[in-house]
Amino acid sequence: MSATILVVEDEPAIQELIAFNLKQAGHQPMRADNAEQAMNLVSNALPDLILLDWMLPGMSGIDLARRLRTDKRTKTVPIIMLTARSEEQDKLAGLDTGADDYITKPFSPRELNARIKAVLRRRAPQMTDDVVQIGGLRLDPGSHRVSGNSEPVELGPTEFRLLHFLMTHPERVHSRTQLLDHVWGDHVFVEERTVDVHIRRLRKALEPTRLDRLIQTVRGTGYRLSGG
Amino acid sequence: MSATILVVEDEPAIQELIAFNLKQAGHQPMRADNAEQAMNLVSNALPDLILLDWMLPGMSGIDLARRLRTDKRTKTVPIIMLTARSEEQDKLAGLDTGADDYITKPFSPRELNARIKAVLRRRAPQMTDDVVQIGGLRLDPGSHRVSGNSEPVELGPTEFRLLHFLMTHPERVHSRTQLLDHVWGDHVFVEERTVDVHIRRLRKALEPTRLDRLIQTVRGTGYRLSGG
DNA sequence: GCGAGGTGTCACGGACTTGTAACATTTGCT
DNA sequence: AGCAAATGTTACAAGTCCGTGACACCTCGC
Repeated sequence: MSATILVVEDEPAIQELIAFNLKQAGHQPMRADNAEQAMNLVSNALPDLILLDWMLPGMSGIDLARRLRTDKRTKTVPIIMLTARSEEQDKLAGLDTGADDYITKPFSPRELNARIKAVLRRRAPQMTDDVVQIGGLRLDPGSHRVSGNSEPVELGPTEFRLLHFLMTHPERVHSRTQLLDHVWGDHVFVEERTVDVHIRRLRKALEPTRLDRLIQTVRGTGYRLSGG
Repeated sequence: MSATILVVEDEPAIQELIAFNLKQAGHQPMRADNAEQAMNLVSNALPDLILLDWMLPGMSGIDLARRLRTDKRTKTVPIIMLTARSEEQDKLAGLDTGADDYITKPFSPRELNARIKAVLRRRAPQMTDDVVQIGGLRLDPGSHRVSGNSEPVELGPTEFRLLHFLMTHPERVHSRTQLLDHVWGDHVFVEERTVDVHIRRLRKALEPTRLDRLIQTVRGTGYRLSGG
């Protein structure tokens, strides 16, 4: 799993430390000293996750988090808050910001990595670059390749994302709405039945390998990918 | 677990915040700024749970809770009260209104989600997606699969919901009316005898596994699922 | 601008579900 | 045993859901 992670932290020493640790863990850190800088960076390129210091000069981390959560484009980016021990009370005092997790400074790199991993997996397991394999199907997010029973399978972008999501959440029924949320993105206005069409295209692409049977319809509920 | 949850809160910021967190947790929030609005919404469609602010302009949350608890149609809807710290004294009084739980503001989303989950588990176990197992029968809401003695069982949507409800409320007789309310949903008008037909279909589907005997008729009263 | 591939929407038809009525059977009571 | 009420069972028409092909639009790269 490799992700680009934005570190928003005004203390240079701590920023450096975190960035170093992130690099060690295989991630790609971006840095910002304050909220304004962070906003600029984010407007250029969405990171996969944001580490956000609670106390910042100028606009506070709390405010920044709120703003990120308001903007449609950034509202789904996972946020981990960094708080000092003395600020711990504020977790409760301050209104909740919608952060995905909190870490109390000082923290160990081990803890940081663990939480990052947990948040990434919770928020977007299909974001990781892990190769997924289920019942003869194999999808490699890194090389963007899919194969069924060792035969290559050609997929369009949407079918790829759809299959990726299903494979990272197998043995579970997903309603059309859920699929739209996770594969198409939050709050995209698309007809629910469009999902059917893409399921159809995915099945068609898998037909030559007979693996289309893995994608099952649960009438009245949605679709499920099952390894059996 | 996905539930529709009514948020009754006059402070727009807090309402927005809660609604956002609920959505993140996979629920479907409905919103009301005051008690009257809440009553209207409820009369149209029963939510699975109500988050109710203690202090509201006009009719207070306490009064609203009492009224909801008086009406037969709404008396079983779980209620969680939101109270400010200064109102902590009133907690006991709050329990008197029939609230299932209370949360002191400000609170973390984690805590809110935990309490919601706990209340739903207690009051409406069929809303959760926990696997249910009784006497050889096994139902998995997540993957939408049922098996009896390890053999797969095919069920239609209604039979699935019916079995799910029975399995989450076993060893208890349910009248046809109760089954209609919980399985079909309120505001649905259907002949009571329709329940018989679906019970029949359910039994038929379970016959191959000999587990149809778990569904017992209580003459003059209704049906019961018993672990054997 | 122009073709190629990708995407969203629609409409049609078939398959499955569902509520109801009608008939059969069981149960409890006198 | 005989009766009425309750429940079991079946058939069916209407409705709903889903698979599928067609098509228009969009966006690229040439």
